[in-house]
Amino acid sequence: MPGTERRAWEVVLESIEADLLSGRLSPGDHLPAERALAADLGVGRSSVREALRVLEVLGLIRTAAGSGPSAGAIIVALPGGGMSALMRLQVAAQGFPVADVVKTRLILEAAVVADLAGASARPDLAGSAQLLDAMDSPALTEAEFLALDTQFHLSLATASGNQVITATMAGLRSAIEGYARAGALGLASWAETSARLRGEHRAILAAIATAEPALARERVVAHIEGYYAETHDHPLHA
Amino acid sequence: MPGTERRAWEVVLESIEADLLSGRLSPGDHLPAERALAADLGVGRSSVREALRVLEVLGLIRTAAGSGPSAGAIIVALPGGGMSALMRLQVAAQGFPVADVVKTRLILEAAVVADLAGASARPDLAGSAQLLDAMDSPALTEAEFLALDTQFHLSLATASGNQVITATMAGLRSAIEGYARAGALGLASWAETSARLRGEHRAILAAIATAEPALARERVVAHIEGYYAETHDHPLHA
DNA sequence: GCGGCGGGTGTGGTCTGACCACAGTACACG
DNA sequence: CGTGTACTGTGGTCAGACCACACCCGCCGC
Repeated sequence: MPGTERRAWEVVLESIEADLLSGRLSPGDHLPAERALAADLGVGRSSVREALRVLEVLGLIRTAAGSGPSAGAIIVALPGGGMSALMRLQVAAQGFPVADVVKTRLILEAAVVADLAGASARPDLAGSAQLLDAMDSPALTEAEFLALDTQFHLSLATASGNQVITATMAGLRSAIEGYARAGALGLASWAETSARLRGEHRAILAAIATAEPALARERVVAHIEGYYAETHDHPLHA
Repeated sequence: MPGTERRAWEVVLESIEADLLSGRLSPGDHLPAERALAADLGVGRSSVREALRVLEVLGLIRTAAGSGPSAGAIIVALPGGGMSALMRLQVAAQGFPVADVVKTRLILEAAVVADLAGASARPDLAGSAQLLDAMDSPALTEAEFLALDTQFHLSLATASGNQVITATMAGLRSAIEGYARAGALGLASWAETSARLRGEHRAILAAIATAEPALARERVVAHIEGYYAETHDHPLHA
């Protein structure tokens, strides 16, 4: 049977995936100890560790040394970290062009705000509004402002309640974090630009609050495309 | 300095990421041998292997034993596999609800077809059309049909030229592959459903070919929402 | 001189065993 | 009854060994 030759760590990974799919493992559960897992599966401990390392980076488990209920490898399923690592490294390795990352973010965020504005129930945007208040402080450095900016955009995704979009947006954002920082340094006037960004943020939130999906979408598109054009000196779309 | 306590494998990962960002490593390049890397960074070989395993699953490198130019760890930056693994496992671990995966796919694919239909240059859809021809064969099993279906939808993303969307769509698709298979088994009439799917695929491609973005988007939404409703017995949107 | 073949060499893949730091736990001692 | 200490089991790491593999080079036979 060709293709059966799996490497030892793949066997471990598949075993754990099968346990997840079958319900033998659920979020909050402990994985068996590394040594026990190795013995059960008939592989070496180092192979088990390679599989666990993958699961950890992917955000599926959290490991802790020591003893007691909080020690060991625990299923957590927090996708944000894994998505960020994946996208950050893919951008670094030139597998993901920055323009594609921005375009994807544009599509998702436009859909998110349109969805929020069009929702039958008014979404809870208190957290987003608080972030905007914090961004009004004149004492903020550029880095602090950008960090709050990231949190604001992410809070919109969170408000949509879509786990996949939230994680993906987090990944996209962290992938281009370095470029956003570098771009901010080359701006003619940071004070001017940041003031404009503040206003655009408020306008986006306002369009959501007044339930105007098309307007919210339009403002998000202008917001992201505008900032991209300003920091890259060439348009986003070919 | 708190937070400096990095685990050995993280040191390796950060070192490689830094090399990528600085341009010391580029796609196609070979990484140093595991033993050399371990010696350079002052860590054990097992720690190096854990980091390389992560990079491999994330789709950044390809490893091969033996000797010669094709052996060793090579930077490849193929995001599809990593995205698939991440999303598949997150769904398995219940971090990603299936409905969120489908919603995200809907958003991205709708944007893709609208973009293709609205592009100034007619996109190349020969590959997509060929897949539809192949799907017309009456000898196909359900699994074979679904496999071609996956390829068709993925070919649309590929035609858009956006690497991030292509990889994300591949991941989303593989994450719900199991559910699509299970859903197909519960259908009242597979022959009837597959015939409808064939027609909808043709209609989507036609709307792109005639440059009607709104129509293409509408048809994609109906296509995906329809199949979801048929296989899940409840609507996609709350 | 030429061609093939066989070992040399370096690669990843795996296992074993050992040690460490850590945290909770149980037990002995005051 | 309280307290503290040794014990136990966890992940984290390293060192060393062996294997299979694939290339490459040089030897040997023709």
